[in-house]
Amino acid sequence: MIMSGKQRTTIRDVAAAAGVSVTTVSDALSGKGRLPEETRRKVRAAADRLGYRPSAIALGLRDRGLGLVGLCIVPAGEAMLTGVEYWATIVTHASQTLLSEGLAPVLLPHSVDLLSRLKIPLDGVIVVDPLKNDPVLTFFEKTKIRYFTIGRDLGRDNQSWVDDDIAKGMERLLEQTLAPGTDLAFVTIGPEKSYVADTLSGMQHWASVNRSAIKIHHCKNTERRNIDAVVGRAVEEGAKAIVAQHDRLALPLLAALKVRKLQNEVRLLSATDSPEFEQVLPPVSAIRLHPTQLADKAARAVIDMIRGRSDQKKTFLVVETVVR
Amino acid sequence: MIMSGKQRTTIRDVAAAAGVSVTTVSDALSGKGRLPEETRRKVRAAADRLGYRPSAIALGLRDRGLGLVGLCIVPAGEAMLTGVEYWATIVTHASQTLLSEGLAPVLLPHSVDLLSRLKIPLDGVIVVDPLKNDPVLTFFEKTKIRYFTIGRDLGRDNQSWVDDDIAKGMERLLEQTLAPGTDLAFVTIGPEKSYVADTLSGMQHWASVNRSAIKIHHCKNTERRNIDAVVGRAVEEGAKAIVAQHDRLALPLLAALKVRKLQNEVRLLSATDSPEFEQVLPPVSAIRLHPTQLADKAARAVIDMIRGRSDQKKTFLVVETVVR
DNA sequence: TTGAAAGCGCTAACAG
DNA sequence: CTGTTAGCGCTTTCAA
Repeated sequence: MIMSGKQRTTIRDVAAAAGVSVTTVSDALSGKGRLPEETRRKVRAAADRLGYRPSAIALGLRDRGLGLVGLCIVPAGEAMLTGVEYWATIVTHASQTLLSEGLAPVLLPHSVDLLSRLKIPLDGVIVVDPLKNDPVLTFFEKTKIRYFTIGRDLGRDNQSWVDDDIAKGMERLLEQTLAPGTDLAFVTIGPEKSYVADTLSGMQHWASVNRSAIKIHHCKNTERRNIDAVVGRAVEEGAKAIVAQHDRLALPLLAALKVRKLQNEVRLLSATDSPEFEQVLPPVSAIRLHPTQLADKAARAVIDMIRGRSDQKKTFLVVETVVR
Repeated sequence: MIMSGKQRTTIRDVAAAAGVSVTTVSDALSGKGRLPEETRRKVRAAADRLGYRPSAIALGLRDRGLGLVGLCIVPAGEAMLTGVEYWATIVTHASQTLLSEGLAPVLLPHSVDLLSRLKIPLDGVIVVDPLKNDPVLTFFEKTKIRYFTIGRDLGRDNQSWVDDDIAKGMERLLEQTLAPGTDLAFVTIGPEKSYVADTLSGMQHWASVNRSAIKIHHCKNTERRNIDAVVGRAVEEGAKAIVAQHDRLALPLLAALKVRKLQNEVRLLSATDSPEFEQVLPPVSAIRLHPTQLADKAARAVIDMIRGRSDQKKTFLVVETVVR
């Protein structure tokens, strides 16, 4: 399948050139055995001359693993979660942590089809924001590839994950911004992921304590018409506060409220923060997520798995609220 | 080094379970030999039962390659080039193209040190925006890993690359926006990369035809003080137009001009475009880059290299100017 | 039709 | 101190 023209120089070539055995070459180069400096130099010279590099694949075959860790970001449909920034941050930081431990991050598609065509010896995988009963996780189970998720698969038990504690965060955010009894509208978008359920569960908890009602609105996309219709219905139903699933949804919602001159009447909150919330009027309060820490913890967790310390863990990160 | 607890099921296990030889298993599963359907079924059943997966590493050892392609983004210091967006776009699109061809993208650090600690059998690498005499490219040459660059290493010949034709684009942008004889200031930042030289060369060409002068200003960072000082000097020296290396630099420069109420006196241009240029007053004209196409072309080029069609190529993409 | 064995490149155990 | 060999998991001749 792969056609590399020239043969690579093997350890045998070096051995022949240096007039020693392959073992000696191996030892000399890796500094293992106690060879006389003389021999070592001779071997090194030969290796240099021939431009010898040990074959990573051969090493991998012996060691049962090359140190490859998959990074699988589950796309959030059109809505792109909280924007490229969140995604890029996770990839960047997970990669850095992996790299610093000598492991290499491999970008994976979120598609069982593409995945099964890939013949890559993965030592572990980080899956970001899995779906409920995510088929990709099933695939990894079948192929016996250990995985760790950022966010949870709601339909699955016995997984290891790290996640922002959005439910708690949302509850706190509501406490800090709304009067008891305020009726809520929750506007969501995209497939069912854990952060959606968490946002809602936080809202429900607050609502039950404070005797408020909640209506759920599901958006197909962020087109103006659509958004406006949702706001219309929410207002009609008596909502005095709207909670947006994430910032990409919050901005259009706010715009729609402004069109109706309701921006001070109906309070807008967002489950994820954005720098733009600072600029906008009225400013939007939100929860601050921790992509950097999530990525780092996830990376360390897969490293532990690979290294054999595979205690299953579920970790919630405490999130801050940003009240504006 | 890697300690995976349980032994994987090998082709031998399947052979034993099915009561045949390993050859038969191999043939049966790959559909190669002409075995009786009976045998084939028996083998398949055994393989399924045991959850057998051929070892990607063993295959790689035979085939001399696993289909791994490195993605090496050269960080642009503090300035982050044209923002995360550009980077993310290139990574995303290059990855998609590679994955659709059955190759896997590996995220690489731009550090010879980290790189040499990584024992990964790369079949090829894409390097984005290499430095002049980039040591990472030297590393790949030494380790005999074929590379292809987006942007050029100014100190190196005989490379293969694809690049936006920024020089031409800049020349055109100046033609479209400035009167002949307008004196220019070029504000740059970060290490010497090809797009810096290109921007300047485009400016020089236009300036020589139009009898304008050019002064070059090098910024350490984008702190307000610094930016303001540069603008001060540029204005003092009589510049009637300022060209920013990229959009992240343009915005602060514009702010500094506004502070001096010179935004209509001195024209600001940018070598890379940004959606924010639309919102700002006066609107900023710029060149529109093509990260998507660059990524795609680069990916196809390394694929060709890997597959053996290794004609060396240097491709300039025509860029559009966005005059506002 | 099926199987034994060589070979991909390397290291570690074991002899000499 | 140095060399031979087995084995990592697979496919592909080549024999039977």
